[in-house]
Amino acid sequence: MISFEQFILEDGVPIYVQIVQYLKRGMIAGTVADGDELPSRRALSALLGVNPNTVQKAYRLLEEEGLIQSRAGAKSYVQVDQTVITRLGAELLREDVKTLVSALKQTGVTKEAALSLINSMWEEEI
Amino acid sequence: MISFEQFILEDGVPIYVQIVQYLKRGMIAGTVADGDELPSRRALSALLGVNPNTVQKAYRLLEEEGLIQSRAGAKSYVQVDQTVITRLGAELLREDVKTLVSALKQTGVTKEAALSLINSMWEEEI
Amino acid sequence: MISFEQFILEDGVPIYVQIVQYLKRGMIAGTVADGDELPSRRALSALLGVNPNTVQKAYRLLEEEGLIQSRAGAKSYVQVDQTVITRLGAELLREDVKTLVSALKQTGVTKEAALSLINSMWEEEI
Amino acid sequence: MISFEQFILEDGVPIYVQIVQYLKRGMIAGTVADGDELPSRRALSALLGVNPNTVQKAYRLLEEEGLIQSRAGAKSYVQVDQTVITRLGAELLREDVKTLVSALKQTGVTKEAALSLINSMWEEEI
DNA sequence: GTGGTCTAGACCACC
DNA sequence: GTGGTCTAGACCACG
Repeated sequence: MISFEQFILEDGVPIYVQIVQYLKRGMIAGTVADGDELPSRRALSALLGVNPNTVQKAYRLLEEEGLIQSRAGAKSYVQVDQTVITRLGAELLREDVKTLVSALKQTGVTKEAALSLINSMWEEEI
Repeated sequence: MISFEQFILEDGVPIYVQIVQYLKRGMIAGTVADGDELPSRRALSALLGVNPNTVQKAYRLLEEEGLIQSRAGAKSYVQVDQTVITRLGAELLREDVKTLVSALKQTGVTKEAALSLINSMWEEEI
Repeated sequence: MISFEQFILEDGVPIYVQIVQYLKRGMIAGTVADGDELPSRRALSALLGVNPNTVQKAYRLLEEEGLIQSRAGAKSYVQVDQTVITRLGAELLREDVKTLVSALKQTGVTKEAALSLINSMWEEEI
Repeated sequence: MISFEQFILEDGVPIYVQIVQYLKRGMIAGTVADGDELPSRRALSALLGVNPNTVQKAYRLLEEEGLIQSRAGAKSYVQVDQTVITRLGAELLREDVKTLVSALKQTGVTKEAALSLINSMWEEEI
Protein backbone atom coordinates (compact mmCIF):
# COMPACT_ATOMS: atom_id res chain seq x y z
CA MET A 1 0.00 0.00 0.00
CA ILE A 2 1.30 3.38 -0.98
CA SER A 3 2.00 5.87 1.75
CA PHE A 4 0.71 9.41 1.58
CA GLU A 5 2.64 10.51 4.65
CA GLN A 6 4.64 13.15 2.87
CA PHE A 7 1.62 14.49 1.05
CA ILE A 8 0.75 18.08 1.96
CA LEU A 9 -2.26 19.88 0.52
CA GLU A 10 -1.34 23.27 -0.88
CA ASP A 11 -3.98 25.56 -2.13
CA GLY A 12 -4.10 27.31 -5.47
CA VAL A 13 -3.35 24.10 -7.32
CA PRO A 14 -6.37 21.81 -7.80
CA ILE A 15 -6.31 18.96 -5.33
CA TYR A 16 -6.73 16.28 -7.98
CA VAL A 17 -3.71 17.67 -9.82
CA GLN A 18 -1.67 17.47 -6.65
CA ILE A 19 -2.66 13.85 -6.19
CA VAL A 20 -1.73 13.04 -9.79
CA GLN A 21 1.61 14.75 -9.45
CA TYR A 22 2.34 13.14 -6.12
CA LEU A 23 1.81 9.70 -7.56
CA LYS A 24 3.73 10.45 -10.74
CA ARG A 25 6.66 11.80 -8.78
CA GLY A 26 6.47 8.77 -6.53
CA MET A 27 6.69 6.52 -9.58
CA ILE A 28 9.79 8.33 -10.71
CA ALA A 29 11.36 8.22 -7.28
CA GLY A 30 10.50 4.53 -6.97
CA THR A 31 8.30 4.87 -3.90
CA VAL A 32 5.29 4.00 -6.04
CA ALA A 33 6.07 0.83 -7.93
CA ASP A 34 4.42 -1.37 -10.53
CA GLY A 35 1.78 -3.62 -9.03
CA ASP A 36 1.33 -1.56 -5.90
CA GLU A 37 -2.18 -1.40 -4.59
CA LEU A 38 -3.63 2.09 -4.44
CA PRO A 39 -5.70 3.17 -1.48
CA SER A 40 -9.41 3.07 -2.26
CA ARG A 41 -11.17 6.23 -3.24
CA ARG A 42 -12.91 6.34 0.13
CA ALA A 43 -9.81 5.61 2.16
CA LEU A 44 -7.69 8.25 0.47
CA SER A 45 -10.40 10.88 0.50
CA ALA A 46 -10.85 10.35 4.23
CA LEU A 47 -7.12 10.48 4.81
CA LEU A 48 -6.68 13.72 2.90
CA GLY A 49 -9.94 15.24 4.08
CA VAL A 50 -11.28 15.77 0.57
CA ASN A 51 -14.24 14.55 -1.43
CA PRO A 52 -14.12 11.03 -2.85
CA ASN A 53 -14.80 12.48 -6.31
CA THR A 54 -11.66 14.54 -6.13
CA VAL A 55 -9.66 11.36 -5.66
CA GLN A 56 -11.78 9.69 -8.35
CA LYS A 57 -10.84 12.39 -10.83
CA ALA A 58 -7.16 12.00 -10.08
CA TYR A 59 -7.39 8.23 -10.52
CA ARG A 60 -9.33 8.65 -13.78
CA LEU A 61 -6.66 10.90 -15.23
CA LEU A 62 -3.93 8.50 -14.25
CA GLU A 63 -5.85 5.66 -15.84
CA GLU A 64 -6.29 7.64 -19.07
CA GLU A 65 -2.53 7.99 -19.13
CA GLY A 66 -2.24 4.26 -18.62
CA LEU A 67 -0.37 4.60 -15.34
CA ILE A 68 -2.88 2.83 -13.16
CA GLN A 69 -5.52 0.20 -13.74
CA SER A 70 -8.92 0.15 -12.14
CA ARG A 71 -12.13 -1.82 -12.60
CA ALA A 72 -15.49 -1.34 -10.96
CA GLY A 73 -15.76 -3.32 -7.78
CA ALA A 74 -12.09 -4.20 -7.67
CA LYS A 75 -9.09 -2.44 -6.23
CA SER A 76 -6.89 -0.16 -8.29
CA TYR A 77 -3.32 -0.98 -9.06
CA VAL A 78 -0.26 0.83 -10.31
CA GLN A 79 0.67 -0.30 -13.78
CA VAL A 80 3.96 1.08 -15.03
CA ASP A 81 7.02 -0.37 -16.65
CA GLN A 82 10.47 1.07 -16.58
CA THR A 83 10.17 2.60 -20.04
CA VAL A 84 7.16 4.61 -19.03
CA ILE A 85 8.77 5.75 -15.81
CA THR A 86 11.87 6.90 -17.60
CA ARG A 87 9.89 8.86 -20.14
CA LEU A 88 7.74 10.31 -17.39
CA GLY A 89 10.73 11.35 -15.35
CA ALA A 90 12.38 13.02 -18.28
CA GLU A 91 9.20 14.82 -19.24
CA LEU A 92 8.41 16.14 -15.80
CA LEU A 93 11.99 17.11 -15.14
CA ARG A 94 12.48 19.00 -18.38
CA GLU A 95 9.12 20.67 -18.01
CA ASP A 96 9.77 21.84 -14.48
CA VAL A 97 13.22 23.10 -15.28
CA LYS A 98 12.16 24.74 -18.50
CA THR A 99 9.42 26.65 -16.73
CA LEU A 100 11.88 27.95 -14.21
CA VAL A 101 14.63 28.78 -16.65
CA SER A 102 12.43 30.74 -19.00
CA ALA A 103 10.83 32.59 -16.10
CA LEU A 104 14.16 33.52 -14.64
CA LYS A 105 15.68 34.54 -17.96
CA GLN A 106 12.70 36.79 -18.61
CA THR A 107 13.51 38.62 -15.40
CA GLY A 108 17.13 39.12 -16.38
CA VAL A 109 18.63 36.99 -13.63
CA THR A 110 22.11 35.68 -14.44
CA LYS A 111 22.76 31.97 -14.58
CA GLU A 112 25.19 32.18 -11.70
CA ALA A 113 22.73 33.96 -9.45
CA ALA A 114 20.08 31.39 -10.30
CA LEU A 115 22.28 28.38 -9.61
CA SER A 116 23.48 29.88 -6.39
CA LEU A 117 19.95 30.55 -5.21
CA ILE A 118 18.79 27.05 -6.06
CA ASN A 119 21.81 25.63 -4.28
CA SER A 120 20.99 27.48 -1.08
CA MET A 121 17.25 26.86 -1.23
CA TRP A 122 17.82 23.15 -1.74
CA GLU A 123 19.08 22.81 1.81
CA GLU A 124 16.55 24.89 3.65
CA GLU A 125 13.46 23.56 1.96
CA ILE A 126 11.59 20.56 3.16
CA MET B 1 6.84 51.56 -27.05
CA ILE B 2 7.19 48.17 -25.41
CA SER B 3 7.86 45.22 -27.66
CA PHE B 4 5.83 42.04 -27.44
CA GLU B 5 8.04 40.18 -29.82
CA GLN B 6 9.12 37.52 -27.37
CA PHE B 7 5.60 37.01 -26.13
CA ILE B 8 4.22 33.56 -26.82
CA LEU B 9 0.73 32.46 -25.91
CA GLU B 10 0.73 29.23 -23.97
CA ASP B 11 -2.46 27.51 -23.05
CA GLY B 12 -3.50 26.38 -19.64
CA VAL B 13 -2.54 29.70 -18.13
CA PRO B 14 -5.18 32.45 -18.53
CA ILE B 15 -4.20 34.89 -21.22
CA TYR B 16 -4.60 37.97 -19.10
CA VAL B 17 -2.31 36.42 -16.49
CA GLN B 18 0.30 35.80 -19.15
CA ILE B 19 0.17 39.42 -20.19
CA VAL B 20 0.51 40.58 -16.61
CA GLN B 21 3.44 38.28 -16.00
CA TYR B 22 5.14 39.25 -19.21
CA LEU B 23 5.04 42.92 -18.26
CA LYS B 24 6.07 42.28 -14.67
CA ARG B 25 9.04 40.21 -15.73
CA GLY B 26 9.96 42.90 -18.22
CA MET B 27 9.94 45.47 -15.43
CA ILE B 28 12.30 43.35 -13.39
CA ALA B 29 14.58 42.78 -16.34
CA GLY B 30 14.53 46.47 -17.20
CA THR B 31 13.11 46.00 -20.70
CA VAL B 32 9.90 47.61 -19.47
CA ALA B 33 10.90 50.83 -17.76
CA ASP B 34 9.24 53.63 -15.87
CA GLY B 35 7.55 56.06 -18.24
CA ASP B 36 7.32 53.63 -21.18
CA GLU B 37 4.23 53.89 -23.28
CA LEU B 38 2.05 50.77 -23.41
CA PRO B 39 0.35 49.69 -26.63
CA SER B 40 -3.34 50.50 -26.75
CA ARG B 41 -5.80 47.81 -25.81
CA ARG B 42 -6.96 47.57 -29.40
CA ALA B 43 -3.48 47.44 -30.82
CA LEU B 44 -2.28 44.77 -28.40
CA SER B 45 -5.40 42.66 -28.74
CA ALA B 46 -4.97 42.72 -32.51
CA LEU B 47 -1.29 41.86 -32.21
CA LEU B 48 -1.90 38.91 -29.90
CA GLY B 49 -5.13 37.79 -31.56
CA VAL B 50 -7.14 37.90 -28.38
CA ASN B 51 -10.23 39.70 -27.19
CA PRO B 52 -9.75 43.40 -26.26
CA ASN B 53 -11.45 42.67 -22.94
CA THR B 54 -8.71 40.24 -22.10
CA VAL B 55 -6.07 42.94 -22.55
CA GLN B 56 -8.30 45.33 -20.64
CA LYS B 57 -8.39 42.93 -17.73
CA ALA B 58 -4.61 42.60 -17.67
CA TYR B 59 -4.16 46.37 -17.71
CA ARG B 60 -6.71 46.79 -14.97
CA LEU B 61 -4.92 44.35 -12.71
CA LEU B 62 -1.62 46.08 -13.30
CA GLU B 63 -3.18 49.42 -12.53
CA GLU B 64 -4.67 48.06 -9.30
CA GLU B 65 -1.18 47.04 -8.31
CA GLY B 66 0.00 50.56 -9.13
CA LEU B 67 2.39 49.35 -11.81
CA ILE B 68 0.85 51.24 -14.72
CA GLN B 69 -1.14 54.41 -15.08
CA SER B 70 -4.01 54.83 -17.50
CA ARG B 71 -6.62 57.49 -18.11
CA ALA B 72 -9.68 57.33 -20.30
CA GLY B 73 -8.97 58.58 -23.79
CA ALA B 74 -5.25 58.80 -23.17
CA LYS B 75 -2.38 56.40 -23.56
CA SER B 76 -1.22 54.15 -20.73
CA TYR B 77 2.19 54.40 -19.18
CA VAL B 78 4.40 52.27 -17.02
CA GLN B 79 4.80 53.70 -13.55
CA VAL B 80 7.30 51.94 -11.34
CA ASP B 81 10.12 52.95 -9.05
CA GLN B 82 13.14 50.92 -8.12
CA THR B 83 11.82 49.88 -4.74
CA VAL B 84 8.78 48.27 -6.23
CA ILE B 85 10.80 46.51 -8.87
CA THR B 86 13.21 45.08 -6.36
CA ARG B 87 10.45 43.74 -4.17
CA LEU B 88 8.67 42.30 -7.17
CA GLY B 89 11.80 40.60 -8.43
CA ALA B 90 12.61 38.99 -5.10
CA GLU B 91 9.07 37.69 -4.68
CA LEU B 92 8.80 36.15 -8.09
CA LEU B 93 12.27 34.67 -7.92
CA ARG B 94 11.90 32.91 -4.60
CA GLU B 95 8.50 31.61 -5.58
CA ASP B 96 9.65 30.18 -8.87
CA VAL B 97 12.71 28.54 -7.40
CA LYS B 98 10.85 27.11 -4.44
CA THR B 99 8.34 25.47 -6.75
CA LEU B 100 11.07 23.82 -8.75
CA VAL B 101 13.16 22.68 -5.82
CA SER B 102 10.29 20.98 -4.03
CA ALA B 103 9.14 19.34 -7.24
CA LEU B 104 12.57 17.99 -8.02
CA LYS B 105 13.20 16.74 -4.52
CA GLN B 106 9.97 14.78 -4.66
CA THR B 107 11.21 12.89 -7.69
CA GLY B 108 14.42 11.87 -5.96
CA VAL B 109 16.70 13.92 -8.17
CA THR B 110 20.00 14.86 -6.56
CA LYS B 111 21.01 18.46 -6.18
CA GLU B 112 23.99 17.96 -8.45
CA ALA B 113 21.89 16.49 -11.23
CA ALA B 114 19.43 19.32 -10.93
CA LEU B 115 22.05 22.04 -11.05
CA SER B 116 23.73 20.38 -13.98
CA LEU B 117 20.49 20.13 -15.91
CA ILE B 118 19.58 23.73 -15.26
CA ASN B 119 23.06 24.75 -16.31
CA SER B 120 22.71 22.99 -19.65
CA MET B 121 19.12 24.03 -20.32
CA TRP B 122 19.99 27.61 -19.65
CA GLU B 123 21.99 27.75 -22.85
CA GLU B 124 19.73 25.91 -25.23
CA GLU B 125 16.44 27.49 -24.21
CA ILE B 126 15.05 30.58 -25.81
CA MET C 1 -19.64 -30.40 -18.63
CA ILE C 2 -20.22 -27.22 -20.53
CA SER C 3 -17.32 -25.72 -22.42
CA PHE C 4 -16.36 -22.09 -22.03
CA GLU C 5 -13.83 -22.22 -24.80
CA GLN C 6 -15.47 -19.66 -27.00
CA PHE C 7 -16.07 -17.32 -24.13
CA ILE C 8 -14.24 -14.01 -24.46
CA LEU C 9 -14.35 -11.28 -21.86
CA GLU C 10 -15.25 -7.94 -23.37
CA ASP C 11 -15.16 -4.83 -21.30
CA GLY C 12 -17.94 -2.33 -20.97
CA VAL C 13 -20.48 -5.05 -20.38
CA PRO C 14 -20.64 -6.37 -16.80
CA ILE C 15 -18.95 -9.71 -16.51
CA TYR C 16 -21.87 -11.44 -14.82
CA VAL C 17 -24.12 -10.33 -17.66
CA GLN C 18 -21.73 -11.81 -20.17
CA ILE C 19 -21.79 -15.12 -18.37
CA VAL C 20 -25.58 -15.14 -18.24
CA GLN C 21 -25.84 -14.29 -21.93
CA TYR C 22 -23.27 -16.87 -22.92
CA LEU C 23 -25.20 -19.62 -21.20
CA LYS C 24 -28.56 -18.43 -22.49
CA ARG C 25 -27.30 -18.31 -26.05
CA GLY C 26 -25.85 -21.74 -25.62
CA MET C 27 -29.23 -23.03 -24.52
CA ILE C 28 -30.85 -21.60 -27.60
CA ALA C 29 -28.18 -23.00 -29.86
CA GLY C 30 -28.39 -26.37 -28.15
CA THR C 31 -24.77 -26.47 -26.98
CA VAL C 32 -26.02 -26.11 -23.43
CA ALA C 33 -28.70 -28.71 -22.91
CA ASP C 34 -31.08 -29.76 -20.22
CA GLY C 35 -29.36 -31.79 -17.53
CA ASP C 36 -25.86 -30.58 -18.33
CA GLU C 37 -23.58 -30.09 -15.37
CA LEU C 38 -22.32 -26.55 -14.82
CA PRO C 39 -18.75 -25.91 -13.69
CA SER C 40 -18.48 -25.01 -10.01
CA ARG C 41 -18.27 -21.35 -9.06
CA ARG C 42 -14.68 -21.74 -8.01
CA ALA C 43 -13.67 -23.61 -11.13
CA LEU C 44 -15.31 -21.14 -13.49
CA SER C 45 -14.03 -18.07 -11.68
CA ALA C 46 -10.52 -19.49 -11.88
CA LEU C 47 -10.95 -20.32 -15.55
CA LEU C 48 -12.19 -16.87 -16.47
CA GLY C 49 -9.93 -15.01 -14.09
CA VAL C 50 -12.76 -13.25 -12.35
CA ASN C 51 -14.07 -13.00 -8.82
CA PRO C 52 -16.05 -16.04 -7.55
CA ASN C 53 -18.81 -13.64 -6.50
CA THR C 54 -19.21 -12.60 -10.11
CA VAL C 55 -19.91 -16.15 -11.17
CA GLN C 56 -22.17 -16.54 -8.17
CA LYS C 57 -24.22 -13.58 -9.29
CA ALA C 58 -24.60 -14.96 -12.78
CA TYR C 59 -25.71 -18.35 -11.46
CA ARG C 60 -28.14 -16.70 -9.07
CA LEU C 61 -29.78 -14.73 -11.88
CA LEU C 62 -30.09 -17.84 -14.00
CA GLU C 63 -31.61 -19.71 -11.11
CA GLU C 64 -34.12 -16.91 -10.51
CA GLU C 65 -35.15 -17.29 -14.11
CA GLY C 66 -35.54 -20.99 -13.54
CA LEU C 67 -32.93 -21.91 -16.12
CA ILE C 68 -30.56 -23.72 -13.82
CA GLN C 69 -30.91 -25.60 -10.60
CA SER C 70 -28.44 -25.46 -7.77
CA ARG C 71 -28.35 -26.74 -4.21
CA ALA C 72 -25.91 -25.90 -1.49
CA GLY C 73 -23.03 -28.35 -1.47
CA ALA C 74 -24.09 -29.99 -4.70
CA LYS C 75 -23.36 -29.37 -8.33
CA SER C 76 -25.49 -27.11 -10.48
CA TYR C 77 -27.41 -28.39 -13.44
CA VAL C 78 -29.10 -26.87 -16.46
CA GLN C 79 -32.84 -27.18 -16.28
CA VAL C 80 -34.70 -26.12 -19.38
CA ASP C 81 -37.49 -27.49 -21.50
CA GLN C 82 -38.16 -26.74 -25.11
CA THR C 83 -40.92 -24.23 -24.41
CA VAL C 84 -38.64 -22.07 -22.32
CA ILE C 85 -35.89 -22.23 -24.91
CA THR C 86 -38.17 -21.16 -27.67
CA ARG C 87 -39.49 -18.21 -25.72
CA LEU C 88 -35.96 -17.27 -24.70
CA GLY C 89 -34.75 -17.43 -28.26
CA ALA C 90 -37.51 -15.22 -29.52
CA GLU C 91 -36.98 -12.66 -26.76
CA LEU C 92 -33.23 -12.39 -27.21
CA LEU C 93 -33.54 -12.31 -30.95
CA ARG C 94 -36.08 -9.52 -31.07
CA GLU C 95 -34.15 -7.50 -28.50
CA ASP C 96 -30.86 -7.81 -30.36
CA VAL C 97 -32.38 -6.96 -33.68
CA LYS C 98 -34.36 -4.06 -32.29
CA THR C 99 -31.23 -2.53 -30.85
CA LEU C 100 -29.48 -2.75 -34.17
CA VAL C 101 -32.35 -1.53 -36.27
CA SER C 102 -32.98 1.58 -34.19
CA ALA C 103 -29.27 2.36 -34.08
CA LEU C 104 -28.93 2.01 -37.83
CA LYS C 105 -32.02 4.03 -38.61
CA GLN C 106 -30.68 6.87 -36.49
CA THR C 107 -27.60 7.02 -38.66
CA GLY C 108 -29.65 7.26 -41.84
CA VAL C 109 -28.55 3.92 -43.26
CA THR C 110 -30.98 2.43 -45.77
CA LYS C 111 -32.50 -0.95 -45.21
CA GLU C 112 -30.86 -2.35 -48.32
CA ALA C 113 -27.40 -1.19 -47.23
CA ALA C 114 -27.95 -2.68 -43.79
CA LEU C 115 -29.09 -6.06 -45.08
CA SER C 116 -26.24 -6.18 -47.52
CA LEU C 117 -23.68 -5.41 -44.83
CA ILE C 118 -25.08 -8.00 -42.48
CA ASN C 119 -25.06 -10.50 -45.28
CA SER C 120 -21.38 -9.94 -45.96
CA MET C 121 -20.31 -9.75 -42.34
CA TRP C 122 -22.07 -12.98 -41.57
CA GLU C 123 -19.49 -14.89 -43.54
CA GLU C 124 -16.30 -13.24 -42.43
CA GLU C 125 -17.00 -13.07 -38.70
CA ILE C 126 -16.00 -15.72 -36.27
CA MET D 1 -29.13 25.13 -33.96
CA ILE D 2 -29.35 21.39 -33.57
CA SER D 3 -32.68 19.88 -32.62
CA PHE D 4 -33.02 17.42 -29.79
CA GLU D 5 -36.61 16.63 -30.55
CA GLN D 6 -36.07 12.97 -31.24
CA PHE D 7 -33.89 12.57 -28.21
CA ILE D 8 -35.36 10.22 -25.60
CA LEU D 9 -33.66 9.48 -22.32
CA GLU D 10 -33.37 5.76 -21.70
CA ASP D 11 -32.08 4.47 -18.43
CA GLY D 12 -29.32 2.01 -17.91
CA VAL D 13 -27.00 3.80 -20.26
CA PRO D 14 -25.24 6.83 -18.73
CA ILE D 15 -26.88 10.05 -19.88
CA TYR D 16 -23.65 11.60 -21.08
CA VAL D 17 -23.06 8.56 -23.26
CA GLN D 18 -26.50 8.91 -24.79
CA ILE D 19 -25.85 12.55 -25.63
CA VAL D 20 -22.53 11.66 -27.23
CA GLN D 21 -24.12 8.89 -29.28
CA TYR D 22 -27.05 11.01 -30.33
CA LEU D 23 -24.77 13.68 -31.71
CA LYS D 24 -22.46 11.18 -33.36
CA ARG D 25 -25.33 9.44 -35.08
CA GLY D 26 -26.70 12.81 -36.13
CA MET D 27 -23.36 13.62 -37.72
CA ILE D 28 -23.47 10.43 -39.69
CA ALA D 29 -27.07 10.98 -40.75
CA GLY D 30 -26.29 14.56 -41.71
CA THR D 31 -28.74 16.15 -39.30
CA VAL D 32 -25.80 17.47 -37.32
CA ALA D 33 -23.49 19.19 -39.77
CA ASP D 34 -20.12 20.89 -39.72
CA GLY D 35 -20.35 24.41 -38.39
CA ASP D 36 -23.66 23.88 -36.61
CA GLU D 37 -24.03 25.69 -33.36
CA LEU D 38 -24.58 23.46 -30.35
CA PRO D 39 -27.04 24.42 -27.64
CA SER D 40 -25.29 25.88 -24.63
CA ARG D 41 -24.61 23.68 -21.67
CA ARG D 42 -27.28 25.46 -19.66
CA ALA D 43 -29.88 25.36 -22.43
CA LEU D 44 -29.47 21.68 -23.18
CA SER D 45 -29.40 20.64 -19.55
CA ALA D 46 -32.67 22.53 -19.01
CA LEU D 47 -34.20 20.98 -22.10
CA LEU D 48 -33.30 17.43 -21.12
CA GLY D 49 -33.92 17.94 -17.44
CA VAL D 50 -30.44 16.90 -16.46
CA ASN D 51 -27.56 18.52 -14.67
CA PRO D 52 -25.39 20.97 -16.64
CA ASN D 53 -22.34 18.96 -15.69
CA THR D 54 -23.75 15.91 -17.40
CA VAL D 55 -23.98 17.85 -20.65
CA GLN D 56 -20.55 19.29 -19.98
CA LYS D 57 -19.12 15.80 -19.72
CA ALA D 58 -20.65 14.80 -23.04
CA TYR D 59 -19.29 17.91 -24.74
CA ARG D 60 -15.87 17.34 -23.24
CA LEU D 61 -15.71 13.81 -24.61
CA LEU D 62 -16.78 14.98 -28.06
CA GLU D 63 -14.15 17.68 -27.97
CA GLU D 64 -11.49 15.16 -26.98
CA GLU D 65 -12.45 13.21 -30.08
CA GLY D 66 -12.15 16.41 -32.11
CA LEU D 67 -15.78 16.35 -33.19
CA ILE D 68 -16.80 19.64 -31.66
CA GLN D 69 -14.98 22.79 -30.82
CA SER D 70 -15.58 24.86 -27.74
CA ARG D 71 -13.86 27.77 -26.12
CA ALA D 72 -14.55 29.40 -22.78
CA GLY D 73 -16.92 32.29 -23.16
CA ALA D 74 -17.89 31.41 -26.70
CA LYS D 75 -20.47 29.08 -28.15
CA SER D 76 -19.63 25.53 -29.12
CA TYR D 77 -19.65 24.39 -32.71
CA VAL D 78 -19.66 21.12 -34.58
CA GLN D 79 -16.38 20.55 -36.30
CA VAL D 80 -16.34 17.59 -38.62
CA ASP D 81 -15.20 17.02 -42.16
CA GLN D 82 -16.44 14.36 -44.48
CA THR D 83 -13.47 12.11 -43.85
CA VAL D 84 -14.14 11.99 -40.16
CA ILE D 85 -17.83 11.38 -40.67
CA THR D 86 -17.17 8.55 -43.05
CA ARG D 87 -14.75 6.91 -40.67
CA LEU D 88 -17.17 7.41 -37.77
CA GLY D 89 -20.05 5.98 -39.70
CA ALA D 90 -18.10 2.95 -40.77
CA GLU D 91 -16.87 2.34 -37.24
CA LEU D 92 -20.24 2.61 -35.57
CA LEU D 93 -21.93 0.61 -38.29
CA ARG D 94 -19.46 -2.24 -38.27
CA GLU D 95 -19.50 -2.32 -34.50
CA ASP D 96 -23.28 -2.45 -34.27
CA VAL D 97 -23.59 -5.08 -36.95
CA LYS D 98 -20.78 -7.14 -35.55
CA THR D 99 -22.42 -7.21 -32.14
CA LEU D 100 -25.63 -8.45 -33.64
CA VAL D 101 -24.12 -10.98 -35.99
CA SER D 102 -21.99 -12.61 -33.33
CA ALA D 103 -24.93 -12.65 -30.91
CA LEU D 104 -27.20 -14.26 -33.48
CA LYS D 105 -24.66 -16.80 -34.59
CA GLN D 106 -24.14 -17.81 -30.97
CA THR D 107 -27.81 -18.68 -30.78
CA GLY D 108 -27.66 -20.80 -33.89
CA VAL D 109 -29.96 -18.65 -35.99
CA THR D 110 -29.52 -19.05 -39.72
CA LYS D 111 -28.55 -16.12 -41.88
CA GLU D 112 -31.79 -16.27 -43.82
CA ALA D 113 -33.90 -16.14 -40.67
CA ALA D 114 -31.90 -13.21 -39.40
CA LEU D 115 -32.17 -11.20 -42.61
CA SER D 116 -35.85 -11.88 -42.81
CA LEU D 117 -36.45 -10.76 -39.25
CA ILE D 118 -34.48 -7.57 -39.71
CA ASN D 119 -36.38 -6.88 -42.88
CA SER D 120 -39.70 -7.10 -41.14
CA MET D 121 -38.66 -5.24 -37.99
CA TRP D 122 -37.28 -2.38 -40.05
CA GLU D 123 -40.76 -1.35 -41.02
CA GLU D 124 -42.56 -1.65 -37.73
CA GLU D 125 -39.98 0.03 -35.54
CA ILE D 126 -39.92 3.73 -34.87
C1' DG E 1 -16.08 -2.64 -0.04
C1' DT E 2 -14.87 -0.97 -4.69
C1' DG E 3 -15.09 2.04 -8.60
C1' DG E 4 -18.50 4.74 -11.66
C1' DT E 5 -22.11 8.06 -12.37
C1' DC E 6 -25.33 11.70 -11.53
C1' DT E 7 -26.85 15.62 -9.30
C1' DA E 8 -25.87 19.93 -7.26
C1' DG E 9 -24.26 24.41 -6.92
C1' DA E 10 -20.57 27.58 -6.57
C1' DC E 11 -16.86 29.89 -8.72
C1' DC E 12 -13.82 31.40 -12.42
C1' DA E 13 -12.15 32.83 -16.93
C1' DC E 14 -13.47 34.51 -21.01
C1' DC E 15 -16.03 37.03 -24.76
C1' DG F 1 -23.91 35.50 -21.60
C1' DT F 2 -20.52 31.49 -22.58
C1' DG F 3 -17.72 27.27 -21.37
C1' DG F 4 -14.51 25.24 -17.67
C1' DT F 5 -13.43 23.68 -13.01
C1' DC F 6 -13.86 22.31 -8.38
C1' DT F 7 -15.99 20.50 -4.41
C1' DA F 8 -19.55 17.84 -2.46
C1' DG F 9 -22.51 14.00 -1.44
C1' DA F 10 -25.78 10.54 -2.83
C1' DC F 11 -26.66 6.51 -5.43
C1' DC F 12 -25.75 2.61 -8.33
C1' DA F 13 -23.25 -1.27 -10.46
C1' DC F 14 -19.82 -4.42 -9.71
C1' DG F 15 -16.76 -7.98 -7.62
